[in-house]
Amino acid sequence: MRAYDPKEIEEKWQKVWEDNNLFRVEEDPGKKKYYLLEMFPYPSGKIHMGHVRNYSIGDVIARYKRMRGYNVLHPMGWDAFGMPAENAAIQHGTQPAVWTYNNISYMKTQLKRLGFGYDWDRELATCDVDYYGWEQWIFLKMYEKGLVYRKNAPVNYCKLCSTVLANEQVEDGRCWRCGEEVVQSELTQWFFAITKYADELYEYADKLPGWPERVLNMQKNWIGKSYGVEVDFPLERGGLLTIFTTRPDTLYGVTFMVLAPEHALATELAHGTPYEKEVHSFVEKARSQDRSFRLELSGSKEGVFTGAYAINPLTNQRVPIYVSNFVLAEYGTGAIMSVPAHDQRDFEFAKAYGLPIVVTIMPEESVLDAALMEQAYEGDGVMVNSGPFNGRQNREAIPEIISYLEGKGIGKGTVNYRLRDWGISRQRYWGAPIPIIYCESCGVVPVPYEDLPVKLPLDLHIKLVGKSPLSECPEFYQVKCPACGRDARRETDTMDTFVESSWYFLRYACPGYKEAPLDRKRVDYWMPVDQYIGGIEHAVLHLLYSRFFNRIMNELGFVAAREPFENLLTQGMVIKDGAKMSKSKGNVVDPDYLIERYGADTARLFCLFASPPEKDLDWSDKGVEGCHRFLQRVWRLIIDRADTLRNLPATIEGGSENTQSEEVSRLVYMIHKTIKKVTEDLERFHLNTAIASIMELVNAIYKFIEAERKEGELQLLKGVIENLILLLSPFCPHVTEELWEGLGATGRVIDRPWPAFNEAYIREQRITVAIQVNGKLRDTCEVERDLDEAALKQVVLSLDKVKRHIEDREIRKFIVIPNKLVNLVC
RNA sequence: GCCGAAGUGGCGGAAGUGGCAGACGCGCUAGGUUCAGGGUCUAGUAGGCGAUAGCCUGUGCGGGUUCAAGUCCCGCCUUCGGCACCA
Repeated sequence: MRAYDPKEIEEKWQKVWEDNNLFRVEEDPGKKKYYLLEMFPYPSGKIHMGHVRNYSIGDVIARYKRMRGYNVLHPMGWDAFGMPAENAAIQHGTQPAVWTYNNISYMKTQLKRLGFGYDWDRELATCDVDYYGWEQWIFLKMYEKGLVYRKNAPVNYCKLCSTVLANEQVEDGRCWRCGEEVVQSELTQWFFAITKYADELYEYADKLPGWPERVLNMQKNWIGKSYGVEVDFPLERGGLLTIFTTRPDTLYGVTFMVLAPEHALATELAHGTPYEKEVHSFVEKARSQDRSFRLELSGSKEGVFTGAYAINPLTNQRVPIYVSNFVLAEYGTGAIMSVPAHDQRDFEFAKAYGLPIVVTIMPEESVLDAALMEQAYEGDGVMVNSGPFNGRQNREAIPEIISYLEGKGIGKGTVNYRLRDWGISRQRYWGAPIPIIYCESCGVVPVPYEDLPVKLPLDLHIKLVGKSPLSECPEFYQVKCPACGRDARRETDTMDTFVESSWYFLRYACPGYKEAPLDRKRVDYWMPVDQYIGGIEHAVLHLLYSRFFNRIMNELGFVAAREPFENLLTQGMVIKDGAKMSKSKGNVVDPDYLIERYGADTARLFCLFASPPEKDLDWSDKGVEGCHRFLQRVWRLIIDRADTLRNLPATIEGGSENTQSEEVSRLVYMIHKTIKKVTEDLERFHLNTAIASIMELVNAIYKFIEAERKEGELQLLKGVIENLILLLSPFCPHVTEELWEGLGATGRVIDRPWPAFNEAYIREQRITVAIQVNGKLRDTCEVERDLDEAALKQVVLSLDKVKRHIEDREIRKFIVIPNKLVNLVC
């Protein structure tokens, strides 16, 4: 018999799909749409196993939805700007563009060889002028709306990448890409005002039921919303010091105040006091320390007295003002009130500098004595030493304290966020140029829309160290000011590549559109994305930026949806030998090798079967072989009897009760049950168990054909096999097409509707009921479905094992879970 | 410290609402086919006791609710992820 030759049949069917443009879609208001998206890859050279997994999951869903009659948009493109292209250009003496487009072309053939069904007519690469030109257009619109601004600010700088990084791109004080330690530095940079959306992004996190909770939690953590109050403390020598606190219930316990070294008042307050010099040198020292250094100092809280005092507006007590490195300039107001009795940091500072401690909250079960405390009490309790609030539960009193402060005009309920604006300037070459011109007389001048796009020069000598390559390219930066016509200088920084990935999913809806970045009508047909699939590593970065960007595009009138992604699936990593599969670990398995040796269908099947999509996948060469063996088994099952079955009619309907054998009804039951199970599993992404149940079906079919079968039974066999092929087809699209053809079935699998099941065949007439005595399983017994309780009781009590376990005790309870289980309590 | 997820055979993993724990696959054992290897087919495979029938124990640990708990509740432990001097 003909052997299974994946190579031959995979090439054959890929060509058929391509020649017939089977995955090309158009907007069709008469059809239900389904927008399925997987995170697009960076064209690093070759696809890796993580891609195979990600795109296999997506392809199964796309093909399944297609069979269910949806108009499925399943696009693919390239996140093509970024550092590696510059590194490669230096290493290989080539151009980033050449390197990138070569990689794209190779990786595209790899994706095709895996049989993924994309609408390649919508393909885009973010380094295409057509794409980043429109991004510059969006930048200008955002500039007009005040959503982009330039400021001098402390930034994260990676020396290895020679560029600034966003806060989101710093992981544990290191560069997210190269792992180099990030240093603090002061630079004038462009920022996107994502903080304007902090509250909405935070609140909507609870309105995304289709997202994994863990991702939403990470985003909420990152945004870091906290409710509190801003309180004005009058300064002894005039003026106010405003602080932010989430614990107004501890206001009566304030014994000192602390300013961040960067706070404007820090040196001002010390001016003219004996402490002036000391404060000055302290501030200078703190400013020169970068963030990672300050982090290492956590614990050692250093500070100096400013010589100034503030007045606690509730107690009228005079409290000293300090400057210390433990207060962050960028959070709240950059100044805090200190309550050492009820805040551990304040407590440590107070102990170190001999400052008083005043208890204002008494725990339920003990009595606090300020003199004996070894740490702050941060829990709840009853308020003491707190004027009109004495005796109140601190938590309950907070809202009243806030109103009290507001009533007296000394405070205001406020919300604070941890989220900072998104710094997007990168001192790199391979990115979208920021469309801005600096003119000595006109200042910052946006590039006029008609001058877009600002194209990247392609023939450039790239260096990694020193200044950005564009800043050393006069042909690029020497321009005339669009406003006054005099000599001016073009911005030479490029945009963070995360800007490109923040709106690519919108552009897929209307690729090549010439009038604007997006065509509202087409975008509204497809958006929002029904299902997004990608790695958990983007939980905060890309996914938060995209939510922000989609809002901007919504406000610019390009899309009706406020949130871009309806449902999100974050797939786990691919692990081998206990570590993430990666080049640096040397534990990679090359997809090309897998395809060559086992074929794409096996590679796909293993990635989907070995674990549920959202969990990490433990790579196993043996497991791959197991999957290959399964496909061989399916192949033999069908090809070996294709001649016999070819001209027979096919059915999966059972015959009449009395004429059909038990084996026939068993097989009818199995096929209907499997269709149901696979359908339900696909709907909830339990792809591994869907495959498991298909395997069970195959085992059942083998069992069925152990005996010689009559013609009527062969019709059933054919029907079952046809449905088996349909069920398996989203997972293994090539081999199933080939088998379908071999069986002489109608049309192509891909164009067939998804199989339907009949619930009546899944209801078995005879049921195996589990019998428990006092909650322990003692026997099972087969009975008629829906047997009434009295009859059931009679059957059960007649069982030997049951009798033995009951002995002569009286039956106190007889619990029946219909058609499932019986529990006798005695 | 705060927020979250997860702990089930030798391994990957099953068990939508509490109802026969270990589906499916890998591995292993025995046997058939074969000169042999590979392949393939059949049977077995949570642990312990037992010749069999069978009995006992078992889902990280300790309690609890329930006729019945991997699943629910309380208290721990471990691992992983996010945030972290955020006031």
